[in-house]
Amino acid sequence: LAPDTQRRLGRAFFARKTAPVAVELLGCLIHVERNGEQLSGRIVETEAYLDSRDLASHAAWSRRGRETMKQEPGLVYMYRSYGIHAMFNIVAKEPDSAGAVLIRAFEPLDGIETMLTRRGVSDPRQIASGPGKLCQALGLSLDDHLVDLTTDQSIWIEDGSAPGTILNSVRIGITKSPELPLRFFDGQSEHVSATRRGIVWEANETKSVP
DNA sequence: GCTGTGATTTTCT
DNA sequence: GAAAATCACAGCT
Repeated sequence: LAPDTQRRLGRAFFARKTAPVAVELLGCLIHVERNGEQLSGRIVETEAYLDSRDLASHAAWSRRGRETMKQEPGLVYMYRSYGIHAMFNIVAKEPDSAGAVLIRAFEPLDGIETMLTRRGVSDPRQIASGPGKLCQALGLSLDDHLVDLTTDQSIWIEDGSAPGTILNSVRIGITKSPELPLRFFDGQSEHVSATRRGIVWEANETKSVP
């Protein structure tokens, strides 16, 4: 009905190093409320994209990405992937730096029927186990580019309890800087994105974060 | 269960 | 003109 001002994540949460923000977003709740529909989910998978030294980051090779990822922490960075899928990212970085967190998967909570219909599936694990699926389920599009998650009335993030087991691995679907372990996910969740061709799934307990 | 392929469009060189 | 932070489905085993 409205953002919970006590639990809503504010500017300070996102104004830190990108990787710790990606880790701490695990377990938090993403809310989208539009057209009287209430949609929410518990974030279970994220990836960090750093400044121009991270060659997989749009900050390194895309003008639009670089300019967006230098903006105010907490703003939304949307882009289209492979000509088809929308991707939902949150600007997260220290001052005078660049960075964003890609939200890759969530466990559906509110609005499951609506999201199943939008996705054209019957298994809840198919609702948001991947960044493109997630945007389709929530109805997010490039029109949401630059929305401020700390003030917007239709999209926001609320604090939640951290998963019992947090694992990390290399990031999925990239070719440059592939060795960095900047993907983080809930080791207990059924809702993380599935393994597919050629992807190395060396999962390690996250002890320290770059 | 796994692997290969095509879809489709924005952005940059 | 190519590449891209993906997905679904066909066809095989």
